Amino acid sequence: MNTAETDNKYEKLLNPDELWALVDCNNFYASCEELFRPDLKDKPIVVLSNNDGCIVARSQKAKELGIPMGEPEFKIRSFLKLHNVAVFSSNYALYGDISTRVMHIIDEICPCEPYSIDEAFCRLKKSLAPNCLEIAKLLRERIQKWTGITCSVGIAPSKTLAKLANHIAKKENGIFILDPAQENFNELLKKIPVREIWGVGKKQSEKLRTNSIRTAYDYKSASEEWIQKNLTVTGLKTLRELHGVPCIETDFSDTPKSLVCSRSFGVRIQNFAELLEAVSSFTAQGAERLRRKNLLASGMCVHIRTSSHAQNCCKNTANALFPYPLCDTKTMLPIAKKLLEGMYRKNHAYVKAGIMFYGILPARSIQKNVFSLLNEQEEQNTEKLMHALDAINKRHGKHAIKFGAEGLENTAWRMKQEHKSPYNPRDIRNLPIAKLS
DNA sequence: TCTGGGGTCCTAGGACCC
DNA sequence: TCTGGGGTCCTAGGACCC
Repeated sequence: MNTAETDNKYEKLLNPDELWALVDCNNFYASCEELFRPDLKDKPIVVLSNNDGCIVARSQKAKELGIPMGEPEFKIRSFLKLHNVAVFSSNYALYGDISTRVMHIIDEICPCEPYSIDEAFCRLKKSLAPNCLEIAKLLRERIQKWTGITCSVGIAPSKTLAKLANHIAKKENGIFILDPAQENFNELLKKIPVREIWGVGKKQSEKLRTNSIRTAYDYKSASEEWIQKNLTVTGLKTLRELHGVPCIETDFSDTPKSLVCSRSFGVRIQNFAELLEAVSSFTAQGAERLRRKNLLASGMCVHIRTSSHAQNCCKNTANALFPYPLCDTKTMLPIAKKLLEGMYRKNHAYVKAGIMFYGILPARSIQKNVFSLLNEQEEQNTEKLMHALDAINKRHGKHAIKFGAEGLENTAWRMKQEHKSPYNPRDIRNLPIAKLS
């Protein structure tokens, strides 16, 4: 099939009613830190992953220094020092709060579907197309003015193209509209490496390259059969989206399919008691998140592993279905312990552990079942206990009260956070002070 | 010496059934 | 003695996203 035929085929499928705008905050974590440290404006800033492991965000100046995303901090420590780079441990309470504010602003202008902490898709009626540019300008200006965060806006008929439009916007003046009908559409796609396409990762881009598919235009021109055979149905959806045909649904439901709580340790652990403390603590944190979101889990999985950089990396997981969907820590802790006992091996240096809840359901969808009716009084007591526990922790701070199995605050396995900014936007004492002269 | 965490989706392969 | 094949369900693992 030649390109002209392909284009015609997709033209028929075009959804005439909708456009997508992708709003993406620039250098989000680094920009959040900068809000509270105006002295760092236009300076290189990096934010580290949990445990102060890798670089997960960089300010524009840090990017210009050539600091790569995902680089382990210890490898470039002296470089960071030499160039006076401001280093922060991640402060998710801060980023989450700023994110909520940004999402509210977007939602007031047009209905928004948050996609990640720093991105949201907005559905625009195509009848608004003549005003797209105005809407994009308003989004950018208001977010900048009300939060201090700079964002980019990409607009196109499919989410994949909106992502590419955003990619171009970041290099232009912050706004770009990508329309398959525009004359230079193919020329624009020819400039974008295949790796920049949403859904094409490292492995797939290598595979594509060995088959001479190097740019977004090459991908768009490939045959459906070849793409589906080599990149599965997900790749096929991407192909159609590149032609402007929306086929990727994003799941915005409030009920996730799974919920994970896991951490790398500050030090290696061999001792069962310490490992159990960590797993119990993750179970308690996960259960608290379930209760906060009014969810129940049908089962859980515990995983532990030794270093993946060592020669004999050892990974273990163990699953258990709960007797009925639940969210109370008290019932979960003995289950987690039993799962861990079945996997733990002496003399292994464990570096990471975690738990995952699956089969998640909204609490209101569950009727009292046979099991819980048998112990109604006990169940009510547990519910009261969990409610009291959450209330105390909400009022007096995280970990104000907890289960003995979770261990003490200062145990060695807790993660390193040596560069954490002290800012909590909900605490008035943290607000920057403006001085008028 | 030191390399994140929380998600989703898809596929292959094994177990099981008839 | 000779011992099939197709469907379904589950799970582990890979790839991808931010």
